Amino acid sequence: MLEYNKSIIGVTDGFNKDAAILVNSYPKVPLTVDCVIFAFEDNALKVLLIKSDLDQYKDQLSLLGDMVHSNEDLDVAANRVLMARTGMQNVYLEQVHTFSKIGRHPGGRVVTTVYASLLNFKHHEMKIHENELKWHAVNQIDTMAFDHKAILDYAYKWLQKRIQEHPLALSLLPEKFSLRQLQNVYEAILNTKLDRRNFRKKFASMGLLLDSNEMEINVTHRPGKLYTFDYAKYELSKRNWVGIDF
Amino acid sequence: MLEYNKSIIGVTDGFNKDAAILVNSYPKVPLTVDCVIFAFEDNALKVLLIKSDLDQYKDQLSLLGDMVHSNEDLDVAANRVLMARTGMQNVYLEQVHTFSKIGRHPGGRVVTTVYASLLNFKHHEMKIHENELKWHAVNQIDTMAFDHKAILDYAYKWLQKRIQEHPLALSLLPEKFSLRQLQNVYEAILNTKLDRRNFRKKFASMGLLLDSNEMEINVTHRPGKLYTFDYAKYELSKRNWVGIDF
DNA sequence: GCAAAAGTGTTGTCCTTACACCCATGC
DNA sequence: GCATGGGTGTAAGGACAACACTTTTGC
Repeated sequence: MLEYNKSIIGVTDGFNKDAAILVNSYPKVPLTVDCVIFAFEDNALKVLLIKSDLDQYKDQLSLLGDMVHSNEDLDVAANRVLMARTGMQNVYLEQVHTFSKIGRHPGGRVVTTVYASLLNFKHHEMKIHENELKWHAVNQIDTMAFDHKAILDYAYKWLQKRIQEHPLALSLLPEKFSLRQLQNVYEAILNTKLDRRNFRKKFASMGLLLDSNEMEINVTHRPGKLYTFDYAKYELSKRNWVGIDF
Repeated sequence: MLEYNKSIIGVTDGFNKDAAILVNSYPKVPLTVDCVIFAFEDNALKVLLIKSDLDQYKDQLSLLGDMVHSNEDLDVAANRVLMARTGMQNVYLEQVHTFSKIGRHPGGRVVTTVYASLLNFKHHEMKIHENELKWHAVNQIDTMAFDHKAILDYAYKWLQKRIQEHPLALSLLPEKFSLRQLQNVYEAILNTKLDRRNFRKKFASMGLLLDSNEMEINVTHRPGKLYTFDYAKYELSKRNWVGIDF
């Protein structure tokens, strides 16, 4: 029975009374998670925001967040927020940073752990239009409630870096995508123009794109090939990089 | 007066009663910080560990951590732990990740934010030998108390990545160092051998090393030049990197 | 046939890698 | 004088950047 509990609670040693007394002496703090939910639409990087429900921040934009429940893992809480707002599960989600500045919340001390999530806009049917839940172009947001603008800036920089090291961009696209769409994602996120031929060569040389044998349809120009990303091969080939560069 | 408070608490809008009522309804959780304090000695990467003070983990090694105080920023708490254990201030310190798995602590729910710290072994005189506070070679640690081995592994991988993108290695060395020392740091952390000539060329071409016009002394071989790192130039030249690579 | 984007190669430059010999010091 | 690591250059190969024309589709 003890063994059973151990595996349930995820630690190799069970509950301990002395430890509990110690932990009970610690100050306790309200925790939240905030999700920076990115998507890609109309060749622009968008983020899902809501109007703050605090009078103080009336009409100001806010990230999607919620309290962390009493016995809830932060990853679980972030997934719960995502599910509640988008109805989607199994979405790319990664912890970014924990913000704890005293005074960051007008209701007193609140520590928040921020997650970034990337999802495919087309897969997503917004559940409810409560509190004006809407997509906003990331680079057109000026002020937000709480410290959320600073958090968004942090998450955006995080994304710019991550997208160059990991195939995150694919999470923003449908399963089948054209090279143009892929390049548009990179250009939008990195806020730069890339050479089309070099971009295509780069991805071709990686050998991680699978030709789906389908083409774009209903486009007003020569249709491009659609590809899928070879996640299996990517997982196998993750390299152990050594290259000092700063 | 309100303006004064705003700047003190670090948010652009002051305390708010409705918000406080909301925050009071949130569950509260004990928070800790754990510091993974790295140093470099005898050509090996070391980490500062203590014997756990919980009976349950008697004789097992533990990271240096402490509760987070009621109105304390996490960064401040991490610096406090560092100061308490090493007597050092203004040491390189960076937040790595927040761990929250239910059951990670035998005393009940505890969320911990992990910081990595790099310090120069030679600058450091250990304050007290309480609870067998000691340096341990990172790659010779097998089991630890709590989930601390998993945390250490995470922090070590973080370090291996960061050291290639930022001049962190310099934080592990004295102000004046030889190229051999610098290479030893990289080799130890990346667990690899590097070509000496290419390594030196690489750093020479960065133009971030300043010749101190001093040489090694008391070495049993031809003494090498000692350099300092040009932090000012580095800060100016931080590049905006675009290079997709995964 | 025109607009709009797809598709495709080559060249020069730069960065990375591999590799071997002499030099200065302590003992 | 010998052991130990310091200091240095070159050549080949690979990656990246710059650049223009033809093709396919919708209208």
